[in-house]
Amino acid sequence: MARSGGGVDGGGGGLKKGPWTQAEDKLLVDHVRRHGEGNWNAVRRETGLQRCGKSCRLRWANHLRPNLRKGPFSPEEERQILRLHGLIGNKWARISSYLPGRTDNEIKNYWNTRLKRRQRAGLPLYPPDIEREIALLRAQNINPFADADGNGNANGSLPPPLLYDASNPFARPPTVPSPSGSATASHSPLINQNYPLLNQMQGMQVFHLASQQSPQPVFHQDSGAALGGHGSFVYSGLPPLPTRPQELPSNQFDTSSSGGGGAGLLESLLLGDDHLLPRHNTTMVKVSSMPALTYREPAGSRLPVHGAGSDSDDTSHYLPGEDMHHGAKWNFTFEDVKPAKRRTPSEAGISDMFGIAPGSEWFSTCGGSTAPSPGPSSAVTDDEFNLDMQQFMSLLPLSIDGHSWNA
DNA sequence: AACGCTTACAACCGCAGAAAC
DNA sequence: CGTTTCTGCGGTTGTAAGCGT
Repeated sequence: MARSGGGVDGGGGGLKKGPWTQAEDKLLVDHVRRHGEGNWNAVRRETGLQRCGKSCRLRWANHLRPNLRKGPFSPEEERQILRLHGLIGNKWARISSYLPGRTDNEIKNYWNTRLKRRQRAGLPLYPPDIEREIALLRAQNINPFADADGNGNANGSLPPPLLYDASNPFARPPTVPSPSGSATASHSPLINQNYPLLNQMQGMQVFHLASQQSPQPVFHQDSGAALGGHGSFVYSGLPPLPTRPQELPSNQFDTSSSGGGGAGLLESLLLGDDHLLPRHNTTMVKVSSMPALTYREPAGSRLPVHGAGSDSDDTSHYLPGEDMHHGAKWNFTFEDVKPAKRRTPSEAGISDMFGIAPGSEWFSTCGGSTAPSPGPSSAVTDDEFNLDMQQFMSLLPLSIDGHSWNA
């Protein structure tokens, strides 16, 4: 909301701060219609919008771009967040790339609120079954198949396992030699502050790793279906943890529903019953300009009001138009940009999901919307990360053994 | 109704890396 | 090759709204 009352910033060269008005949104959307994403600093020059490029980008990414999914997180999404956060920590952009239509900011806010609440209550951050999942995967990531170079695959066609990635919260502890050039120094308490689950698991001897004994199967049997329906526990493979992605290009758009070439086995693995997990397509194509925005005013022609400082000025419509660049059509609407402030608590759904008794307050707030996203978010990662992460996510169970875990 | 607390959310900031010059 | 600009990310903050008392 408004941070400074929406006034003109004195120190920013006349740049405005605070909540965006409808007129500003319109200017920005119109600019993106014409020129596509990127070059955000040009927005100010070309539209007269008194906002810095950074602010424009943020506004677009978090509120104006198409296919944003607003509203409460579905139970599936919340579970995804938990899993992904347990795996990669506060990598909101990465996490959001696996929650189509969700922004990193949204997820970050969700997590921080939840974190604050649980910390205040002295509760652990993750449900135990999520912890077990992560523990198992982490244990598996001590890769018995790793070669001398520490790579989990011999052919070298795949990226090195994240086991040695500095960003990997589940990387091998420092006692295990890591390959040259890796950032073993990252295994520091400081780093682990970002990975609360990892901290919880420190010193946790979950599996008898030395003997490579298969761990207690904590995965639901159904998880095997994600591996092409073989219906067995997942423990033999080493699910590739995400590699560090490259910087995420801002102007990438999902242009097809296919996974793109090169997915091969991974794609086939993903074609199991894991359809419940919203995914991005693995092929993202950078475009130089945006498809046409087809602007629809919501019923009642009420544009969202962002904060108290919102104007009630220009509410003119964008007419549906042809893309001057690509001839594509692009539905665009302001509706649902502003969700209900309060989410209706729906602990039943999430409790079922985790097998947690109602009242265990894992999710104090969660909406009931499980409707599929209208489309992929523009937030993407590189293909490798996508593929690896999708494969990994596909290995995770969609259902968890019921148990009582009262927080 | 008023008040205080909590939650959800928008938006800003600083930093870092990539790209452009 | 150094500098500047652009972009993206994660952290943080301010505020409106919901809720309980």
